[in-house]
Amino acid sequence: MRADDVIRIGEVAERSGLAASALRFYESLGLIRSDRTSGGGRTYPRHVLRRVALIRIAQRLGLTLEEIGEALAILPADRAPTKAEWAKLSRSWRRRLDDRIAALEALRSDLTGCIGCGCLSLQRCRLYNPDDIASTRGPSARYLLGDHPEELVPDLADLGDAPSQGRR
Amino acid sequence: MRADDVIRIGEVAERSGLAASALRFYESLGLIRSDRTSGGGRTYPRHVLRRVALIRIAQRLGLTLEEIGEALAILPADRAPTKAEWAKLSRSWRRRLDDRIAALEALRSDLTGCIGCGCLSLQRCRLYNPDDIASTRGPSARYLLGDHPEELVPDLADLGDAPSQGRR
DNA sequence: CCTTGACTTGAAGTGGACTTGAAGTCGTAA
DNA sequence: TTACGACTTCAAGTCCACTTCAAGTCAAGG
Repeated sequence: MRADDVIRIGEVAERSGLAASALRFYESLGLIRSDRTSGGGRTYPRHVLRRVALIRIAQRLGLTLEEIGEALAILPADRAPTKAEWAKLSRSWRRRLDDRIAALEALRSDLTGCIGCGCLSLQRCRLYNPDDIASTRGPSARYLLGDHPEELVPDLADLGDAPSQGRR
Repeated sequence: MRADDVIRIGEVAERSGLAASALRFYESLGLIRSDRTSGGGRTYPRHVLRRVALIRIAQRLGLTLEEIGEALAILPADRAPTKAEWAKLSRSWRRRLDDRIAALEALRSDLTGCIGCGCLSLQRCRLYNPDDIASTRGPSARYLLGDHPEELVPDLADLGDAPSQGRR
């Protein structure tokens, strides 16, 4: 292996756009691996850049670093993935992305409906979503900033300003 | 104002799906307001539920609570918004949502391309994105979990496993 | 030899969004 | 009267993804 097949943390940082501290942090989590120079400096095979890019993409999908670690575990750390490996990973990410986009599109359509219908107090939205959504979920549903698909946010509907007469 | 026009924190929590502690926290940030009973208990006008729903929606758009506070500042805390008020807010959120969806769709199309082209080492992706993206951004770009539009994530391209011969 | 720059480590700090805990208050019901 | 449940406050804790800091090491250049 030639020496210039290998890059140091500074170059990885520069080329990936991540801080060196972040790379060390990722390494501490096992997301990436390094070899060392005689002096203890980290060296990375060039393709760590791909792995880092995958991490960044996965973050945009809303995965936590822990989940990313699990996902990347199916990819070899030391060489380019096979077509099958990559296809498996990318398809599962693709599905995740589809879900996320669909969720946002649903939100957009709700929002658009509420702009369009001009229901100032949002009362008319009851038309779209007549059921009481409360009590269908527990408290303290911890959620991350990125939308999680399982996250249930009550719709605009049934938040009537009218005193709840149709109590059930 | 009749007593049953007003709800207590427990009911708001139950109906909104948020923990009471979260509601108190929001109040401490000025996102919602409460009146008090003689005994010091919080009471909310029923339409606080709408406001809380708006907060949740805004979070799904990726806004921080601080940004949400600014956005909600244009809405009256104590009554239903006028059509103009609501339209202004919802249109700006709609734009934000459009951006977010567009960003995710761009990501999806990149990902789809990379699944489709079968470029195991991702080398061929260079075709799509031939320029070196490194050095165009500084380090330590703090970003939040939700994708920020200004966030530049280097594409899969140019992360070649090939030693960088076309150096520039 | 000395400096410089790139790197090392481990520990502590940051920011956002809450939650948890401890100790106390209020109103009703037995 | 006492107990209970729903609430109060304030401080501290938690989680995630990092960053910052202090103190040290190493190789190359002048």
